[in-house]
Amino acid sequence: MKIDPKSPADLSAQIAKAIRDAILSGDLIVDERLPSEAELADQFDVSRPTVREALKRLAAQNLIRTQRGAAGGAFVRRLGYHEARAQHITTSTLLLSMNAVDFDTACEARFALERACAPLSAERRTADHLATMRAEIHRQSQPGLSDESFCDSDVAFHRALVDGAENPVLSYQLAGAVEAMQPLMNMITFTQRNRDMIVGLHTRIADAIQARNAAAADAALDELTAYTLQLGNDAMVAREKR
Amino acid sequence: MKIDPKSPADLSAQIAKAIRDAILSGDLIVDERLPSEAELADQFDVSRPTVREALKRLAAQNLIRTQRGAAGGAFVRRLGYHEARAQHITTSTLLLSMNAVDFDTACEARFALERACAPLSAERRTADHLATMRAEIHRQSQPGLSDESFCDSDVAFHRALVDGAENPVLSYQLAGAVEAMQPLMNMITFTQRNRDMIVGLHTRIADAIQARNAAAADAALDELTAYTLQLGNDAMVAREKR
DNA sequence: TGCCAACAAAATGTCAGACAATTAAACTGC
DNA sequence: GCAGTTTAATTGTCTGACATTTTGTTGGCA
Repeated sequence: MKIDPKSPADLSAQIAKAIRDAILSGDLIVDERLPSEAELADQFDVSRPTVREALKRLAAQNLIRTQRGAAGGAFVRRLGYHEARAQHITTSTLLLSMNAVDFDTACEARFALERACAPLSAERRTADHLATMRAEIHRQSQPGLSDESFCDSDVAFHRALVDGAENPVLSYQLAGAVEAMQPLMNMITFTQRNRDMIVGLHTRIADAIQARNAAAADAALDELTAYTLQLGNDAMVAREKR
Repeated sequence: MKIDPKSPADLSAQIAKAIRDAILSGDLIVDERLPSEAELADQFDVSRPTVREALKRLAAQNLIRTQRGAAGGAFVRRLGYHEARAQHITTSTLLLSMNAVDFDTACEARFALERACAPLSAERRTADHLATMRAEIHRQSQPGLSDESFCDSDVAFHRALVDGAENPVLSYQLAGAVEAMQPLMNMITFTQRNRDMIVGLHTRIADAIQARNAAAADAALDELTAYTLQLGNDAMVAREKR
Protein backbone atom coordinates (compact mmCIF):
# COMPACT_ATOMS: atom_id res chain seq x y z
CA MET A 1 0.00 0.00 0.00
CA LYS A 2 1.59 3.22 -1.20
CA ILE A 3 0.51 6.81 -1.59
CA ASP A 4 1.84 9.71 -3.62
CA PRO A 5 2.62 12.77 -1.46
CA LYS A 6 2.78 14.97 -4.55
CA SER A 7 -0.71 14.10 -5.74
CA PRO A 8 -3.20 16.96 -5.68
CA ALA A 9 -5.65 14.80 -3.72
CA ASP A 10 -5.75 14.95 0.04
CA LEU A 11 -3.41 12.56 1.77
CA SER A 12 -6.22 11.32 3.97
CA ALA A 13 -8.29 10.51 0.89
CA GLN A 14 -5.41 8.60 -0.66
CA ILE A 15 -4.82 6.63 2.51
CA ALA A 16 -8.50 5.84 2.83
CA LYS A 17 -8.53 4.62 -0.76
CA ALA A 18 -5.49 2.44 -0.20
CA ILE A 19 -7.04 0.76 2.82
CA ARG A 20 -10.44 0.47 1.15
CA ASP A 21 -8.86 -1.25 -1.82
CA ALA A 22 -7.08 -3.63 0.52
CA ILE A 23 -10.41 -4.55 2.10
CA LEU A 24 -12.26 -4.89 -1.18
CA SER A 25 -9.54 -7.01 -2.72
CA GLY A 26 -9.51 -9.33 0.25
CA ASP A 27 -6.04 -8.43 1.51
CA LEU A 28 -7.72 -7.50 4.76
CA ILE A 29 -10.39 -9.88 5.92
CA VAL A 30 -13.36 -9.46 8.22
CA ASP A 31 -12.50 -8.77 11.86
CA GLU A 32 -8.83 -8.37 11.05
CA ARG A 33 -7.15 -5.65 13.05
CA LEU A 34 -5.48 -2.80 11.20
CA PRO A 35 -2.15 -1.44 12.47
CA SER A 36 -2.50 1.21 15.14
CA GLU A 37 -2.85 4.83 14.12
CA ALA A 38 0.75 5.51 15.06
CA GLU A 39 1.99 2.59 12.99
CA LEU A 40 -0.10 3.62 10.00
CA ALA A 41 1.23 7.16 10.34
CA ASP A 42 4.73 5.69 10.20
CA GLN A 43 3.98 3.43 7.25
CA PHE A 44 2.44 6.17 5.13
CA ASP A 45 4.87 8.77 6.44
CA VAL A 46 2.18 11.18 7.56
CA SER A 47 1.01 12.49 10.89
CA ARG A 48 -1.54 10.79 13.10
CA PRO A 49 -4.34 13.33 12.54
CA THR A 50 -4.09 12.62 8.83
CA VAL A 51 -4.37 8.90 9.44
CA ARG A 52 -7.32 9.52 11.72
CA GLU A 53 -9.14 11.47 9.04
CA ALA A 54 -8.65 8.55 6.69
CA LEU A 55 -9.98 6.08 9.27
CA LYS A 56 -13.02 8.26 9.92
CA ARG A 57 -13.78 8.20 6.23
CA LEU A 58 -13.75 4.42 6.28
CA ALA A 59 -15.83 4.34 9.44
CA ALA A 60 -18.43 6.53 7.74
CA GLN A 61 -18.70 3.90 5.01
CA ASN A 62 -19.15 1.14 7.58
CA LEU A 63 -15.95 -0.51 6.38
CA ILE A 64 -14.24 -0.46 9.77
CA ARG A 65 -15.17 -0.12 13.40
CA THR A 66 -12.86 1.22 16.09
CA GLN A 67 -12.35 0.10 19.67
CA ARG A 68 -10.58 2.02 22.35
CA GLY A 69 -8.29 0.53 24.93
CA ALA A 70 -5.30 -1.75 25.07
CA ALA A 71 -6.32 -4.41 22.54
CA GLY A 72 -8.29 -1.82 20.63
CA GLY A 73 -7.79 -0.42 17.18
CA ALA A 74 -9.56 -0.43 13.86
CA PHE A 75 -11.15 -3.66 12.68
CA VAL A 76 -12.52 -4.60 9.30
CA ARG A 77 -16.25 -4.69 9.70
CA ARG A 78 -18.64 -7.21 8.26
CA LEU A 79 -21.30 -5.42 6.26
CA GLY A 80 -24.52 -7.11 7.35
CA TYR A 81 -27.85 -7.01 5.58
CA HIS A 82 -29.17 -4.52 8.08
CA GLU A 83 -26.44 -1.94 7.61
CA ALA A 84 -26.38 -2.45 3.86
CA ARG A 85 -30.13 -1.92 3.75
CA ALA A 86 -29.86 1.26 5.78
CA GLN A 87 -27.10 2.60 3.55
CA HIS A 88 -29.00 1.73 0.42
CA ILE A 89 -32.12 3.48 1.69
CA THR A 90 -30.16 6.61 2.64
CA THR A 91 -28.52 6.81 -0.77
CA SER A 92 -31.77 6.20 -2.63
CA THR A 93 -33.69 8.73 -0.57
CA LEU A 94 -31.00 11.33 -1.13
CA LEU A 95 -30.91 10.60 -4.83
CA LEU A 96 -34.67 11.08 -5.18
CA SER A 97 -34.85 14.18 -2.99
CA MET A 98 -31.89 15.98 -4.55
CA ASN A 99 -32.64 15.31 -8.18
CA ALA A 100 -36.28 16.22 -8.53
CA VAL A 101 -37.14 12.79 -9.87
CA ASP A 102 -40.72 12.98 -10.98
CA PHE A 103 -43.28 10.93 -9.19
CA ASP A 104 -44.12 8.84 -12.24
CA THR A 105 -40.55 7.66 -12.78
CA ALA A 106 -40.01 6.64 -9.16
CA CYS A 107 -43.42 5.03 -8.97
CA GLU A 108 -42.92 3.07 -12.16
CA ALA A 109 -39.56 1.79 -10.97
CA ARG A 110 -40.87 0.80 -7.59
CA PHE A 111 -43.84 -1.18 -8.84
CA ALA A 112 -41.95 -2.77 -11.69
CA LEU A 113 -39.46 -4.16 -9.19
CA GLU A 114 -42.16 -5.16 -6.77
CA ARG A 115 -43.99 -7.09 -9.44
CA ALA A 116 -40.81 -9.02 -10.02
CA CYS A 117 -41.02 -10.27 -6.44
CA ALA A 118 -44.69 -11.14 -6.41
CA PRO A 119 -44.46 -14.52 -8.19
CA LEU A 120 -41.67 -15.67 -5.88
CA SER A 121 -43.60 -14.41 -2.88
CA ALA A 122 -46.71 -16.27 -3.98
CA GLU A 123 -44.65 -19.40 -4.12
CA ARG A 124 -42.70 -19.13 -0.88
CA ARG A 125 -44.49 -16.81 1.56
CA THR A 126 -44.87 -18.20 5.08
CA ALA A 127 -47.77 -17.74 7.46
CA ASP A 128 -45.76 -14.99 9.14
CA HIS A 129 -45.58 -12.90 6.00
CA LEU A 130 -49.30 -13.29 5.45
CA ALA A 131 -50.03 -12.36 9.06
CA THR A 132 -47.96 -9.18 8.72
CA MET A 133 -49.76 -8.23 5.54
CA ARG A 134 -53.16 -8.80 7.11
CA ALA A 135 -52.17 -6.85 10.22
CA GLU A 136 -51.06 -3.88 8.14
CA ILE A 137 -54.26 -4.00 6.10
CA HIS A 138 -56.19 -3.87 9.36
CA ARG A 139 -54.12 -0.93 10.56
CA GLN A 140 -54.73 0.91 7.31
CA SER A 141 -58.49 0.51 7.80
CA GLN A 142 -58.48 2.29 11.14
CA PRO A 143 -60.29 5.61 10.90
CA GLY A 144 -58.44 8.71 12.02
CA LEU A 145 -55.06 7.42 10.94
CA SER A 146 -52.67 10.20 9.93
CA ASP A 147 -51.35 10.29 6.38
CA GLU A 148 -47.87 9.56 7.67
CA SER A 149 -48.99 6.49 9.60
CA PHE A 150 -50.93 5.30 6.59
CA CYS A 151 -47.78 5.57 4.48
CA ASP A 152 -45.73 3.80 7.13
CA SER A 153 -48.18 0.96 7.12
CA ASP A 154 -48.17 0.91 3.35
CA VAL A 155 -44.40 0.50 3.35
CA ALA A 156 -44.64 -2.27 5.97
CA PHE A 157 -47.22 -4.09 3.86
CA HIS A 158 -45.12 -3.99 0.75
CA ARG A 159 -42.03 -4.94 2.67
CA ALA A 160 -43.79 -8.07 3.91
CA LEU A 161 -44.79 -8.82 0.33
CA VAL A 162 -41.19 -8.56 -0.82
CA ASP A 163 -39.83 -10.48 2.16
CA GLY A 164 -42.21 -13.26 1.22
CA ALA A 165 -39.92 -14.08 -1.68
CA GLU A 166 -37.46 -15.32 0.96
CA ASN A 167 -34.54 -13.85 -0.94
CA PRO A 168 -32.48 -11.48 1.22
CA VAL A 169 -30.76 -9.96 -1.81
CA LEU A 170 -34.12 -9.12 -3.29
CA SER A 171 -35.31 -7.65 0.01
CA TYR A 172 -32.20 -5.54 0.22
CA GLN A 173 -32.54 -4.21 -3.32
CA LEU A 174 -36.22 -3.51 -2.97
CA ALA A 175 -35.80 -1.63 0.29
CA GLY A 176 -34.12 1.16 -1.63
CA ALA A 177 -36.96 1.43 -4.10
CA VAL A 178 -39.86 1.13 -1.68
CA GLU A 179 -38.66 3.12 1.31
CA ALA A 180 -37.05 5.89 -0.70
CA MET A 181 -40.48 6.54 -2.23
CA GLN A 182 -41.96 7.36 1.15
CA PRO A 183 -41.16 11.09 1.17
CA LEU A 184 -42.82 11.38 -2.22
CA MET A 185 -45.84 9.40 -1.04
CA ASN A 186 -46.10 11.57 2.03
CA MET A 187 -46.89 14.54 -0.16
CA ILE A 188 -50.19 12.91 -1.05
CA THR A 189 -53.23 13.66 1.08
CA PHE A 190 -55.40 10.55 1.22
CA THR A 191 -59.16 10.87 1.32
CA GLN A 192 -61.22 8.12 2.89
CA ARG A 193 -62.23 6.99 -0.59
CA ASN A 194 -58.54 6.70 -1.62
CA ARG A 195 -57.78 4.61 1.40
CA ASP A 196 -60.72 2.28 0.85
CA MET A 197 -59.53 1.73 -2.68
CA ILE A 198 -55.96 1.01 -1.61
CA VAL A 199 -57.02 -1.26 1.23
CA GLY A 200 -59.20 -3.14 -1.24
CA LEU A 201 -56.27 -3.66 -3.58
CA HIS A 202 -54.01 -4.68 -0.72
CA THR A 203 -56.59 -7.24 0.31
CA ARG A 204 -56.71 -8.59 -3.21
CA ILE A 205 -52.92 -8.86 -3.22
CA ALA A 206 -52.85 -10.63 0.13
CA ASP A 207 -55.60 -12.99 -1.02
CA ALA A 208 -53.68 -13.81 -4.16
CA ILE A 209 -50.45 -14.40 -2.27
CA GLN A 210 -52.30 -16.60 0.21
CA ALA A 211 -53.83 -18.60 -2.65
CA ARG A 212 -50.38 -18.80 -4.26
CA ASN A 213 -51.89 -17.22 -7.33
CA ALA A 214 -49.11 -15.25 -9.00
CA ALA A 215 -51.24 -14.02 -11.88
CA ALA A 216 -53.91 -12.56 -9.61
CA ALA A 217 -51.25 -10.83 -7.50
CA ASP A 218 -49.72 -9.36 -10.63
CA ALA A 219 -53.08 -8.07 -11.83
CA ALA A 220 -53.83 -6.43 -8.47
CA LEU A 221 -50.36 -4.86 -8.38
CA ASP A 222 -50.92 -3.56 -11.88
CA GLU A 223 -54.11 -1.85 -10.77
CA LEU A 224 -52.40 -0.49 -7.67
CA THR A 225 -49.65 0.94 -9.84
CA ALA A 226 -52.14 2.74 -12.05
CA TYR A 227 -54.11 4.02 -9.07
CA THR A 228 -51.00 5.28 -7.27
CA LEU A 229 -49.84 7.07 -10.39
CA GLN A 230 -53.23 8.73 -10.67
CA LEU A 231 -53.18 9.83 -7.04
CA GLY A 232 -49.70 11.23 -7.47
CA ASN A 233 -50.68 13.21 -10.53
CA ASP A 234 -53.78 14.53 -8.80
CA ALA A 235 -51.59 15.67 -5.93
CA MET A 236 -49.25 17.40 -8.38
CA VAL A 237 -52.13 19.25 -9.99
CA ALA A 238 -53.48 20.33 -6.61
CA ARG A 239 -50.03 21.47 -5.62
CA GLU A 240 -49.62 23.63 -8.67
CA LYS A 241 -53.03 25.26 -8.27
CA ARG A 242 -52.17 26.30 -4.73
CA MET B 1 -27.77 21.80 15.97
CA LYS B 2 -26.56 20.59 19.32
CA ILE B 3 -24.37 17.78 20.56
CA ASP B 4 -23.96 16.11 23.92
CA PRO B 5 -20.35 16.13 25.17
CA LYS B 6 -21.17 13.47 27.76
CA SER B 7 -22.47 10.96 25.24
CA PRO B 8 -20.36 7.82 24.87
CA ALA B 9 -20.26 8.31 21.10
CA ASP B 10 -17.39 10.12 19.48
CA LEU B 11 -17.84 13.84 19.23
CA SER B 12 -16.93 13.76 15.55
CA ALA B 13 -19.65 11.19 14.93
CA GLN B 14 -22.20 13.32 16.73
CA ILE B 15 -21.22 16.40 14.79
CA ALA B 16 -21.35 14.50 11.51
CA LYS B 17 -24.82 13.26 12.39
CA ALA B 18 -26.01 16.75 13.27
CA ILE B 19 -24.85 18.15 9.95
CA ARG B 20 -26.11 15.14 8.01
CA ASP B 21 -29.55 15.57 9.57
CA ALA B 22 -29.49 19.23 8.63
CA ILE B 23 -28.79 18.29 5.02
CA LEU B 24 -31.36 15.50 4.88
CA SER B 25 -34.04 17.67 6.45
CA GLY B 26 -33.40 20.43 3.96
CA ASP B 27 -32.03 22.97 6.45
CA LEU B 28 -28.93 23.04 4.30
CA ILE B 29 -29.56 23.11 0.59
CA VAL B 30 -27.45 22.04 -2.35
CA ASP B 31 -24.32 24.13 -2.95
CA GLU B 32 -24.81 26.00 0.30
CA ARG B 33 -21.56 26.75 2.10
CA LEU B 34 -21.11 25.44 5.61
CA PRO B 35 -19.41 27.62 8.22
CA SER B 36 -15.62 27.38 8.21
CA GLU B 37 -13.94 24.72 10.30
CA ALA B 38 -12.95 27.29 12.89
CA GLU B 39 -16.52 28.58 13.16
CA LEU B 40 -17.94 25.08 13.45
CA ALA B 41 -15.38 24.31 16.14
CA ASP B 42 -16.62 27.35 18.01
CA GLN B 43 -20.28 26.49 17.54
CA PHE B 44 -19.94 22.92 18.75
CA ASP B 45 -17.34 23.87 21.34
CA VAL B 46 -14.76 21.37 20.14
CA SER B 47 -11.37 21.64 18.50
CA ARG B 48 -10.75 21.96 14.81
CA PRO B 49 -9.35 18.43 14.29
CA THR B 50 -12.59 17.05 15.72
CA VAL B 51 -14.62 19.14 13.31
CA ARG B 52 -12.38 18.00 10.49
CA GLU B 53 -12.95 14.35 11.31
CA ALA B 54 -16.68 15.00 11.17
CA LEU B 55 -16.37 16.72 7.79
CA LYS B 56 -14.28 13.87 6.40
CA ARG B 57 -17.02 11.46 7.41
CA LEU B 58 -19.53 13.50 5.44
CA ALA B 59 -17.16 13.77 2.49
CA ALA B 60 -16.83 9.98 2.46
CA GLN B 61 -20.59 9.76 2.07
CA ASN B 62 -20.54 12.22 -0.80
CA LEU B 63 -22.68 14.63 1.19
CA ILE B 64 -20.21 17.53 1.01
CA ARG B 65 -17.27 18.61 -1.06
CA THR B 66 -14.48 20.85 0.17
CA GLN B 67 -12.60 23.61 -1.59
CA ARG B 68 -9.36 25.17 -0.48
CA GLY B 69 -8.53 28.82 -0.65
CA ALA B 70 -10.07 32.12 0.31
CA ALA B 71 -13.67 31.52 -0.78
CA GLY B 72 -13.29 27.84 -0.01
CA GLY B 73 -14.95 25.70 2.57
CA ALA B 74 -17.37 22.81 2.70
CA PHE B 75 -20.35 22.81 0.36
CA VAL B 76 -23.42 20.64 0.32
CA ARG B 77 -23.03 18.34 -2.61
CA ARG B 78 -25.69 17.23 -5.05
CA LEU B 79 -25.81 13.46 -5.19
CA GLY B 80 -25.97 12.72 -8.90
CA TYR B 81 -26.99 9.46 -10.54
CA HIS B 82 -23.40 8.59 -11.24
CA GLU B 83 -22.17 8.87 -7.66
CA ALA B 84 -25.29 7.21 -6.31
CA ARG B 85 -24.80 4.34 -8.74
CA ALA B 86 -21.17 3.93 -7.71
CA GLN B 87 -22.08 3.92 -4.04
CA HIS B 88 -24.86 1.45 -4.58
CA ILE B 89 -22.57 -0.89 -6.48
CA THR B 90 -19.88 -0.70 -3.81
CA THR B 91 -22.36 -1.49 -1.06
CA SER B 92 -23.94 -4.35 -2.99
CA THR B 93 -20.61 -5.87 -3.94
CA LEU B 94 -19.43 -5.70 -0.37
CA LEU B 95 -22.65 -7.22 0.88
CA LEU B 96 -22.36 -10.18 -1.46
CA SER B 97 -18.66 -10.74 -0.89
CA MET B 98 -18.76 -10.49 2.88
CA ASN B 99 -21.84 -12.57 3.53
CA ALA B 100 -21.24 -15.67 1.48
CA VAL B 101 -24.50 -15.19 -0.40
CA ASP B 102 -24.98 -18.31 -2.43
CA PHE B 103 -24.92 -18.03 -6.17
CA ASP B 104 -28.53 -19.13 -6.58
CA THR B 105 -29.90 -16.39 -4.35
CA ALA B 106 -27.95 -13.60 -6.02
CA CYS B 107 -28.71 -14.96 -9.46
CA GLU B 108 -32.41 -15.28 -8.78
CA ALA B 109 -32.59 -11.73 -7.47
CA ARG B 110 -30.70 -10.33 -10.41
CA PHE B 111 -32.77 -11.96 -13.10
CA ALA B 112 -36.06 -11.36 -11.33
CA LEU B 113 -35.30 -7.65 -11.30
CA GLU B 114 -34.05 -7.67 -14.84
CA ARG B 115 -37.20 -9.32 -16.09
CA ALA B 116 -39.12 -6.49 -14.51
CA CYS B 117 -37.31 -4.08 -16.83
CA ALA B 118 -37.65 -6.11 -20.03
CA PRO B 119 -41.26 -5.13 -20.88
CA LEU B 120 -40.47 -1.44 -20.40
CA SER B 121 -37.31 -1.81 -22.43
CA ALA B 122 -39.20 -3.53 -25.25
CA GLU B 123 -41.53 -0.59 -25.33
CA ARG B 124 -39.06 2.29 -25.11
CA ARG B 125 -35.62 1.17 -26.25
CA THR B 126 -33.93 3.48 -28.74
CA ALA B 127 -31.70 2.52 -31.64
CA ASP B 128 -28.74 3.37 -29.43
CA HIS B 129 -29.65 0.73 -26.87
CA LEU B 130 -30.10 -1.86 -29.56
CA ALA B 131 -26.78 -0.94 -31.14
CA THR B 132 -25.00 -1.36 -27.81
CA MET B 133 -26.60 -4.75 -27.27
CA ARG B 134 -25.63 -5.92 -30.76
CA ALA B 135 -22.09 -4.64 -30.31
CA GLU B 136 -21.67 -6.51 -27.05
CA ILE B 137 -23.08 -9.69 -28.60
CA HIS B 138 -20.50 -9.34 -31.34
CA ARG B 139 -17.74 -8.84 -28.76
CA GLN B 140 -18.86 -11.91 -26.87
CA SER B 141 -18.57 -13.98 -30.05
CA GLN B 142 -14.90 -13.13 -30.52
CA PRO B 143 -12.74 -16.21 -30.00
CA GLY B 144 -9.92 -15.96 -27.50
CA LEU B 145 -11.77 -13.58 -25.22
CA SER B 146 -10.79 -13.95 -21.56
CA ASP B 147 -13.41 -14.98 -19.05
CA GLU B 148 -13.15 -11.56 -17.41
CA SER B 149 -13.73 -9.72 -20.68
CA PHE B 150 -16.65 -11.99 -21.46
CA CYS B 151 -18.20 -11.12 -18.09
CA ASP B 152 -17.55 -7.42 -18.65
CA SER B 153 -19.33 -7.60 -21.96
CA ASP B 154 -22.15 -9.56 -20.36
CA VAL B 155 -22.64 -6.79 -17.81
CA ALA B 156 -22.55 -4.16 -20.56
CA PHE B 157 -25.19 -6.06 -22.52
CA HIS B 158 -27.54 -6.33 -19.59
CA ARG B 159 -26.94 -2.74 -18.66
CA ALA B 160 -28.03 -1.65 -22.11
CA LEU B 161 -31.12 -3.82 -21.73
CA VAL B 162 -32.00 -2.13 -18.44
CA ASP B 163 -31.17 1.35 -19.73
CA GLY B 164 -33.60 0.70 -22.54
CA ALA B 165 -36.43 1.13 -20.05
CA GLU B 166 -35.47 4.82 -20.03
CA ASN B 167 -36.05 5.03 -16.31
CA PRO B 168 -32.99 6.32 -14.45
CA VAL B 169 -34.30 5.09 -11.11
CA LEU B 170 -34.57 1.58 -12.52
CA SER B 171 -31.09 1.82 -14.02
CA TYR B 172 -29.73 2.93 -10.68
CA GLN B 173 -31.41 0.16 -8.73
CA LEU B 174 -30.46 -2.52 -11.23
CA ALA B 175 -26.82 -1.48 -11.32
CA GLY B 176 -26.46 -2.80 -7.79
CA ALA B 177 -27.94 -6.15 -8.69
CA VAL B 178 -26.18 -6.70 -12.00
CA GLU B 179 -22.70 -5.33 -11.33
CA ALA B 180 -22.42 -6.75 -7.85
CA MET B 181 -22.91 -10.21 -9.36
CA GLN B 182 -19.79 -9.85 -11.47
CA PRO B 183 -17.31 -11.21 -8.90
CA LEU B 184 -19.51 -14.29 -8.54
CA MET B 185 -19.81 -14.68 -12.31
CA ASN B 186 -16.06 -14.36 -12.65
CA MET B 187 -15.65 -17.59 -10.74
CA ILE B 188 -17.21 -19.43 -13.65
CA THR B 189 -14.97 -20.76 -16.40
CA PHE B 190 -16.83 -20.54 -19.69
CA THR B 191 -16.32 -23.20 -22.32
CA GLN B 192 -16.89 -22.34 -25.95
CA ARG B 193 -20.16 -24.27 -25.79
CA ASN B 194 -21.32 -22.17 -22.79
CA ARG B 195 -20.53 -19.01 -24.64
CA ASP B 196 -22.34 -20.06 -27.77
CA MET B 197 -25.40 -20.84 -25.73
CA ILE B 198 -25.29 -17.48 -23.92
CA VAL B 199 -24.67 -15.53 -27.11
CA GLY B 200 -27.63 -17.32 -28.65
CA LEU B 201 -29.88 -16.31 -25.77
CA HIS B 202 -28.57 -12.76 -25.87
CA THR B 203 -29.39 -12.64 -29.57
CA ARG B 204 -32.91 -13.86 -28.87
CA ILE B 205 -33.30 -11.17 -26.22
CA ALA B 206 -32.02 -8.43 -28.52
CA ASP B 207 -34.30 -9.66 -31.30
CA ALA B 208 -37.29 -9.61 -28.98
CA ILE B 209 -36.48 -6.12 -27.72
CA GLN B 210 -36.01 -4.93 -31.27
CA ALA B 211 -39.39 -6.43 -32.25
CA ARG B 212 -40.91 -4.84 -29.13
CA ASN B 213 -42.02 -8.30 -28.13
CA ALA B 214 -42.06 -8.33 -24.33
CA ALA B 215 -43.25 -11.92 -24.04
CA ALA B 216 -40.43 -13.28 -26.19
CA ALA B 217 -37.88 -11.26 -24.21
CA ASP B 218 -39.27 -12.65 -20.98
CA ALA B 219 -39.10 -16.20 -22.26
CA ALA B 220 -35.49 -15.81 -23.37
CA LEU B 221 -34.55 -14.21 -20.04
CA ASP B 222 -36.22 -17.11 -18.27
CA GLU B 223 -34.06 -19.57 -20.18
CA LEU B 224 -30.96 -17.48 -19.54
CA THR B 225 -31.75 -17.51 -15.82
CA ALA B 226 -32.03 -21.29 -15.76
CA TYR B 227 -28.87 -21.71 -17.81
CA THR B 228 -26.86 -19.31 -15.63
CA LEU B 229 -28.02 -21.10 -12.51
CA GLN B 230 -26.93 -24.40 -14.00
CA LEU B 231 -23.51 -23.01 -14.93
CA GLY B 232 -23.09 -21.61 -11.45
CA ASN B 233 -23.94 -24.89 -9.81
CA ASP B 234 -21.61 -26.78 -12.14
CA ALA B 235 -18.85 -24.38 -11.16
CA MET B 236 -19.61 -24.96 -7.48
CA VAL B 237 -19.40 -28.73 -7.92
CA ALA B 238 -16.12 -28.43 -9.80
CA ARG B 239 -14.81 -26.14 -7.09
CA GLU B 240 -15.59 -28.59 -4.33
CA LYS B 241 -14.04 -31.53 -6.16
CA ARG B 242 -10.79 -29.61 -6.54
C1' DT C 1 -9.57 55.18 -16.95
C1' DG C 2 -8.16 50.51 -17.46
C1' DC C 3 -5.13 46.73 -16.82
C1' DC C 4 -1.65 43.98 -14.57
C1' DA C 5 1.19 42.49 -10.86
C1' DA C 6 2.15 42.05 -6.22
C1' DC C 7 0.41 41.44 -1.81
C1' DA C 8 -2.82 40.44 1.93
C1' DA C 9 -6.43 37.61 3.79
C1' DA C 10 -9.04 33.54 4.42
C1' DA C 11 -9.66 28.99 4.28
C1' DT C 12 -8.33 24.14 4.14
C1' DG C 13 -4.36 20.68 4.59
C1' DT C 14 -0.74 18.98 7.48
C1' DC C 15 2.25 18.45 11.33
C1' DA C 16 4.10 17.86 16.22
C1' DG C 17 3.37 17.10 20.80
C1' DA C 18 0.67 16.58 24.67
C1' DC C 19 -2.92 14.86 27.77
C1' DA C 20 -7.35 12.27 28.81
C1' DA C 21 -10.06 8.11 28.75
C1' DT C 22 -10.58 3.45 28.16
C1' DT C 23 -9.53 -1.23 28.10
C1' DA C 24 -6.94 -5.58 28.19
C1' DA C 25 -3.14 -7.81 29.95
C1' DA C 26 0.42 -8.42 33.34
C1' DC C 27 1.58 -8.52 37.92
C1' DT C 28 1.34 -8.95 42.89
C1' DG C 29 -0.07 -10.31 47.33
C1' DC C 30 -2.69 -13.42 49.81
C1' DG D 1 -5.21 -20.22 42.29
C1' DC D 2 -7.58 -16.03 42.58
C1' DA D 3 -8.85 -11.21 43.31
C1' DG D 4 -7.39 -6.71 43.14
C1' DT D 5 -4.07 -3.45 41.41
C1' DT D 6 -0.94 -1.66 38.26
C1' DT D 7 0.71 -0.95 33.76
C1' DA D 8 0.88 -0.43 29.00
C1' DA D 9 -1.33 0.20 24.63
C1' DT D 10 -4.58 2.53 21.99
C1' DT D 11 -8.01 5.70 20.59
C1' DG D 12 -10.14 10.39 21.53
C1' DT D 13 -9.31 15.22 22.03
C1' DC D 14 -6.91 19.64 22.41
C1' DT D 15 -3.49 23.40 21.36
C1' DG D 16 -0.70 25.79 18.42
C1' DA D 17 1.74 26.24 14.52
C1' DC D 18 2.98 26.28 9.64
C1' DA D 19 2.14 25.15 4.56
C1' DT D 20 -0.70 25.61 0.57
C1' DT D 21 -4.16 27.33 -2.27
C1' DT D 22 -7.30 30.57 -3.84
C1' DT D 23 -9.61 35.01 -3.91
C1' DG D 24 -9.91 39.78 -3.46
C1' DT D 25 -7.68 44.13 -3.10
C1' DT D 26 -4.60 47.59 -3.77
C1' DG D 27 -1.20 50.02 -5.92
C1' DG D 28 1.40 51.42 -9.85
C1' DC D 29 1.79 52.21 -14.63
C1' DA D 30 0.42 53.07 -19.38
